[in-house]
Amino acid sequence: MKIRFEDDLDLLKIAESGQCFRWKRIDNGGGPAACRIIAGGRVLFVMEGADQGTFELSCTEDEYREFWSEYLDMDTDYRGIRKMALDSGDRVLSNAADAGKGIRILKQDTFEMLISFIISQRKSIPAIRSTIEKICSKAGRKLELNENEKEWLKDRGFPSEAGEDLYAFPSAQDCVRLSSDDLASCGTGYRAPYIERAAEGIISGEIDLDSMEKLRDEELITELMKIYGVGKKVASCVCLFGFHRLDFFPVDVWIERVLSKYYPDGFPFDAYKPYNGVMQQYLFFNERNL
DNA sequence: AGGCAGGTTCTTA
DNA sequence: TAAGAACCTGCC
Repeated sequence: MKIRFEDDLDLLKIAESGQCFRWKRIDNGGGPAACRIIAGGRVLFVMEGADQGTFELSCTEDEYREFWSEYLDMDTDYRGIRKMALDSGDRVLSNAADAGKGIRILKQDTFEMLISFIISQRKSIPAIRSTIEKICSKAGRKLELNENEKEWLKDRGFPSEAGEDLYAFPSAQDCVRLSSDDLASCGTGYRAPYIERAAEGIISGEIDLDSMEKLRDEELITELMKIYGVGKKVASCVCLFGFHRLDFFPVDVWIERVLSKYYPDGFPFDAYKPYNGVMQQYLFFNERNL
């Protein structure tokens, strides 16, 4: 299907924004930007259309309405949020918002975010991706493209490998089936027990991510930080990218750098409520692309 | 070749 | 309560 979308949506920036680890750029030999996305046990191919503000998607309109529209957070006005930054009078933030135009905060699965950001600690982004892919291929359900999707790739000149050997992110049940050796072979290192215990907690019901939806922001992060291996940074990421609480502002080494360089007296969170998390994404993206 | 990476826990005062 | 060490492993 094809969509026209006037609000901010830049595939490559989202893929590089650090919020998702299973977006992959696909290449048909110098054509427009395109990505393969694996989420919610599904696969989506998206390509920028020939006309500005249009996109070609490999899914049907039903699938778009059912899942992808919400996943991509299509109902939130990022142009308006970005305008807050541009109008703030803060040169650093408005520059960052300009550079980060097109970034959206995806509505991703909470368990996937929990495990992904547990893995992320003290790892480079390529290493995070690699570990996650290994876990998915070891424990996740294999995903097969249907004929329409294969045709979609072929018609646009993408290699068929783009749709091969794809695996869903594993469920908690899938994860506990992995032995410690399996986990170690994925490169999880000292995080392996964190992953095991998180998955076990989900299964036993001791950790109930679904019921956490109703908690207020402060209660939510407090609950998440009770999970072994989950500190403030990881918990903030789960809140922002999994629970879609747009006011969370995860502080990692990059943001730490931004804060000490440009905001020695503190970042003015009050000015951007309830969208501080979006500002964090702009600042993070900009700092990394220096 | 060896340091360092999108942190967190554990130990020690 | 706070500061510092230890932690797996792969990527540059």
